[in-house]
Amino acid sequence: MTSRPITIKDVAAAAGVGVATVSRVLSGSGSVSPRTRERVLAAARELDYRPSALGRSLKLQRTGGIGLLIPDVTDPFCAELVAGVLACASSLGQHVIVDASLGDPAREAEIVDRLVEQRVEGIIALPTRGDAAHWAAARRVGLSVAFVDHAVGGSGAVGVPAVLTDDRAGVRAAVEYLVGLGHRRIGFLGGPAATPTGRLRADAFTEALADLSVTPDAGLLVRARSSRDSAYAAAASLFQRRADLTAVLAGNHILGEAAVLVAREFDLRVPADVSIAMIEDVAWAELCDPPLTAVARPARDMGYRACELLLRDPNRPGDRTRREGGRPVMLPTELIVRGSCGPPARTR
Amino acid sequence: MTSRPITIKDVAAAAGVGVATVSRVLSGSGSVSPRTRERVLAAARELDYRPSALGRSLKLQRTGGIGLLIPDVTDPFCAELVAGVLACASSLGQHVIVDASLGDPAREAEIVDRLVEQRVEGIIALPTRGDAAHWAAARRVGLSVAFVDHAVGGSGAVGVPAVLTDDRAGVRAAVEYLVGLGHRRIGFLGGPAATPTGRLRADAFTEALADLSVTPDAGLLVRARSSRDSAYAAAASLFQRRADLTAVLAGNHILGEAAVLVAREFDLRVPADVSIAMIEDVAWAELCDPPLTAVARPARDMGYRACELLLRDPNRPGDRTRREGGRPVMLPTELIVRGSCGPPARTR
DNA sequence: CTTGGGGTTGGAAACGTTTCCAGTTACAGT
DNA sequence: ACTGTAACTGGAAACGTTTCCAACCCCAAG
Repeated sequence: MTSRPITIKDVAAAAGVGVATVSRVLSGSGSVSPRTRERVLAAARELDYRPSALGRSLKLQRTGGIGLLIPDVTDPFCAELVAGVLACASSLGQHVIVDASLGDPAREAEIVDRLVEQRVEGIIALPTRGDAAHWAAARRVGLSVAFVDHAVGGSGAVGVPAVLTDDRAGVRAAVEYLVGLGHRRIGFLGGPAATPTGRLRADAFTEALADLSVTPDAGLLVRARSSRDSAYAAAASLFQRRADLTAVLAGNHILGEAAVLVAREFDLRVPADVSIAMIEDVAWAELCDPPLTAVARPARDMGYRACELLLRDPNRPGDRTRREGGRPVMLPTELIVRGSCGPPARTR
Repeated sequence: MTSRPITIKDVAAAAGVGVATVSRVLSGSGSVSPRTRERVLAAARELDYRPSALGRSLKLQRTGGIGLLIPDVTDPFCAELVAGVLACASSLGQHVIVDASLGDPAREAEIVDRLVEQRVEGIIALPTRGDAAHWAAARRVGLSVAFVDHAVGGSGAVGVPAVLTDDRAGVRAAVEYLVGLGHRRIGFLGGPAATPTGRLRADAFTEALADLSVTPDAGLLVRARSSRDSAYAAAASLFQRRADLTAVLAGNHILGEAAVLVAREFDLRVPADVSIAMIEDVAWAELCDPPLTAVARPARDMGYRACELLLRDPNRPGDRTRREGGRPVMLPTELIVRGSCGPPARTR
């Protein structure tokens, strides 16, 4: 007695009607007499019928599902982002296929391929720095794409809608705050120059200092690769090489973590001996002792907005009014002042 | 010139062969002459053909995709869990539909319904405390289920494979450690009694103390609801009511956070005035000052193992040797000793 | 009594794939 | 040259759904 799954045909037979009628009842379209409707509903309930999204999707040529591609679910920023996407998608009745690129462009391309095969309606991506060929390919086969956090350059990505934050302004706010406290020798711990974010924040740092007429000092800007170890090494080298610095701005939360650990290692009191601030406000910033001043970005909102954007994407099949994404949505950052920054020490 | 999506038929036509042959070439089964294979491959490449998983899944009656249902992606434990599942699924060529129940049984039931419609191969769930009816239903329609973190009671859940951690042993280890340091009045911050985890850890705490012949003191055990506010309130009330306690064990990381914040608020030095430990090792534990002693659970492994378990589930369609999950997989916890615990203060 | 129309209904096609089965070809062995 | 076999190939069915279209019934209007 091996029970096949129940199909619409079984329900039709049980209710003594045609499959078309069952479909009409269940999808609520078309006209059905109350008597029949009742019979069908009863039969469906009786048999515990579950319509298959496969059949439907095949016929309708749309799956009602989106792909979400991020570097790492484990990263607090990404996690918030995912939560935002999930919230929006779920309110729109769509499911979300999530996968992690781990920062590897090849892996990213593979995942995009898989999502294309799955015929998702669109993809939301926090893209790697890899080339944009697979994005172009994805759009060519007709699915919409939205970028988050940063857009990707290259031919394939023109007009892709994007949700960004005003990183430049965020960095500037932090720098202005530190300079306002009296700091002049401010170290910057930057992410890899190869990533858009790493580049942009470092540039913004330099610019902000210049605008405030602080003498530039290339030795105060160090870069790390994206591993924790590299972050720690970078922070250690900065603190060691430049005992004269009075404040440090970390370009992301990994680097912020490194800065805090290294400062502790070197027995520097925060903020008495050195002030620390970072870009990216994560949960532990508040638990640090002292709590860390940080630039917050609205990760959850970004996810939500990106999802909204995607599902109204100009590139969607059937929509001839290709709005082409227009300008990217730019969300504000906010400097959260906590206890980790103070006036510079008279002397070290 | 609106371009329909390319189907296998187009490729067949372009290559001058039948669709069957194209399918054989692309899926690598059956025998095809090298000449034909080459032609088909060329045509497919030429047309940028992407096979549709819909057609395949419909025909094959399997989608190659799993569902992952957790309370909240934003929680560090859940995030690690997701990462583990993603790693395993991706190595097995399956995609993962993720959704968050937010601890709401009704929402959970809805999501399960959606996953059933999507005809996923199976579901990995960190279930809510709600009733198990939808789990029973899901298994009835033939998809496999695996629980993580805790199994769910009730009729529907007998024999569901599960990956758990030895929470009892974890709590015991923490208690033994604290008692070993000389503590006798140890506070416990517990999660909601309604959740399996909340109950189990509190019970384990009481038992462990009893086994060590420490005089029980009901006033030292307080419970919080699952919100941050409630956690903070619980911690504050405990510290305030019982100035005589010398150590606190937090039942989860939210409560640990609350304990740290309240201790700081009350100007208690850690560990000089009060020792703090918690269940669940999260990233910030190491960044606290002092770093927090915590019981680590292998979240990522749990996800990975659950995924493995699921895809070999006895309940899978076509597998007659229903092993019925057998005993749940039980993974060990580990007490990570850091600086937040010390001998009790002579006096307060 | 005939006609027309609106409300219901079911058959069948279509969606894109895989696979069974039968048909074709080529070639080796007699 | 004939047969047998093996390799290759294509048509068609099947998967579960939606929707078009034709058919049907019933009743009111002419």
